[in-house]
Amino acid sequence: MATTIDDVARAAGVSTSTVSYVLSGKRPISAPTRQRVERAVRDLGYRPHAGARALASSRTNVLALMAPLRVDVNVNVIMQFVTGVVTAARAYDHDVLLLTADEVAGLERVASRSMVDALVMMDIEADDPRVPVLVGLRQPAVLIGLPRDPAGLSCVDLDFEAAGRLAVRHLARLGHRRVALLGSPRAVLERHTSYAERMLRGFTQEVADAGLEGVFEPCESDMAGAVASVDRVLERLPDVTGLVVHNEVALPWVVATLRERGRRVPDDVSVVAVCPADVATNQPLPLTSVDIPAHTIGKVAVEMATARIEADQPAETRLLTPVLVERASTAAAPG
Amino acid sequence: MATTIDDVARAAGVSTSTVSYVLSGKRPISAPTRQRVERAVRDLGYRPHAGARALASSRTNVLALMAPLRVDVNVNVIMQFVTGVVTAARAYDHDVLLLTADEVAGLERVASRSMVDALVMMDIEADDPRVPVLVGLRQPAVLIGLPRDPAGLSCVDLDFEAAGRLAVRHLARLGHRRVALLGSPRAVLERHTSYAERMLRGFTQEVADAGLEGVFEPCESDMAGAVASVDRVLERLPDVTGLVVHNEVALPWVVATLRERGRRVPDDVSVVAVCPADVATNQPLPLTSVDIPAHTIGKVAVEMATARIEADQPAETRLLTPVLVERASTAAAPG
DNA sequence: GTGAAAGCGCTAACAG
DNA sequence: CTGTTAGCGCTTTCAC
Repeated sequence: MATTIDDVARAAGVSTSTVSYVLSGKRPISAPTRQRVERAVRDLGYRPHAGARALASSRTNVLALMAPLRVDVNVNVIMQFVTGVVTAARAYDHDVLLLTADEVAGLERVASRSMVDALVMMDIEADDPRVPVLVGLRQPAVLIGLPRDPAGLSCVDLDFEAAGRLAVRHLARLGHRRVALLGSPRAVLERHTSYAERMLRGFTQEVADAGLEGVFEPCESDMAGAVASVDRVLERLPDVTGLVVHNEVALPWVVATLRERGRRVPDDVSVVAVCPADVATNQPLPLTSVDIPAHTIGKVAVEMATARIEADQPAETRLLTPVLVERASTAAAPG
Repeated sequence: MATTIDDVARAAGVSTSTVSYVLSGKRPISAPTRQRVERAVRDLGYRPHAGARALASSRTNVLALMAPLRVDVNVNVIMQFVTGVVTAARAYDHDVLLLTADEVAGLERVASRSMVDALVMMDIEADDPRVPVLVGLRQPAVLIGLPRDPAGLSCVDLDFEAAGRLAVRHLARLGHRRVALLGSPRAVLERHTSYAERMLRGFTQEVADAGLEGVFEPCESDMAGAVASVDRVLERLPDVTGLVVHNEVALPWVVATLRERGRRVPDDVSVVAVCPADVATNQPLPLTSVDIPAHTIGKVAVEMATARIEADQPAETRLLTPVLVERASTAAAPG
């Protein structure tokens, strides 16, 4: 145990630098030497010391991921982002250091101690306090979400504004004239969380453009909240026929409540969910939905991050085009 | 930027070792020197380089956490474990490197490259393939869960066997004679996941000891699965009056299905949930429950891990005593 | 195509 | 109580 690069060099009868170059591939090595080295590496079970490598090369091969492990946000979706990031990171030969959202100082710490090569940030708010911190760091950062001012950082997210428009347009095409958006919990909105605001903007714009009547209600992520929000919608817009739901946790309760209030889905009310595809298909009634490709977004975030580690590329913002899949919860407007 | 310990030493007019010792507190420093150093550290915004420190001290101040980010396991509970671990880790001045369960090679990697000081492992199976790997490493490891043979590793978990007994005993005291356990999904059982098996064992034992009639049904983590399992129970034991549910996701559907089948809760059927307290209280009907203290378990795991980093203490197994809290879902047996 | 050697930034003897 | 210095294990010039 504790074999070093020198042990390998000795065993292979070469110099340490040759071993290093065989491992990194940063300069041509003759086939025979390469093989002797590779053999020695295998025989000795050699593993380079991460700290030593980081010290000498200023590369850690570690990414920081700041995830909101609060309970009020949707845990399922978060998890999908996280697995997307971790999986992609491994594909780029990186590990992931997990930071929780309540620890803004953690960013400063892991960055300035050179613990990571880049940072990926989830759950971005419009005026996120982490953004100014991030721009001050030497490591590249990628935001999953879209702040009001990216300030030169890379961003990636689903185009929620387009998603809102897409959902409304689908309902409009089916002849619906009175529609509602059931959105994120109040707390999320009050933080001005980017995706919630963009979703609302898209919804509102398309409602106006299509000349529809539309209302918006926040929705808490539990049964009571879902029931209350549905009732408020029915109160404000009694003859509503189209519902866009952007709240994965409330989804089952929303549909159940509609039924309890005597509205059949999709006969009386059509429902478009905005959520990961598997959530939409796992409901008792498969829901027409605009997919949130959490896994893909996580992967893209890692790709953008690693790309900026290597080369000093400029930052960019990538908004993924939303896709709507029709399932059993939408139909032509009644009457 | 990129200030080193030598910069600090120069600025404070002391030697590098003095700076190092001020920072680590590993030897007494006079008040005046300490203050000069601390001032210089603050003025220069000095942050020790993690790699250099790891290289020189063989300490990374990083913990590896292997979490099952699969979808079939309960995401909410996982999240609570993870936050428990991360929060506790910070309290012990450690960061957390996140590994996913499908990456057994990751253990070997982060350990042999000296990327972490210790490893914490979740979702342990009876004959977990990671256990033999773990014993071969130089770093201490803590299992959250209980394999058939801990092989000298530290373990911590809720005492699920006692939890199963406790739930049954509670029902027995209320006069229930026919009880059922709705457990984990089939896939979890087939992996021989430790907690599921221990829960079943405790349930079965207490049913026998108390002379009750009892049946067990696995339960998938979705609505259809919950409905099916409830129906199977009602078929096998038509006059069942007590139900123990160890599946957080299915919980709401189970209660709803009971109602739909004409069984009032708790008038006709009493329900004891085994889940985190907040899950039990957030149901439409607050459920009597045996708490799964995920946050605490995560914290204890970190404490055990860090304790074994410092001193070469022997391994130990800690099983937390379950606590049952009565809420609105249990009552005296009918008739 | 390969080697020798100078660091990377820090810790921990050892020496006062 | 403080300073000097020898590494920790690797990468990367520079030299051949």
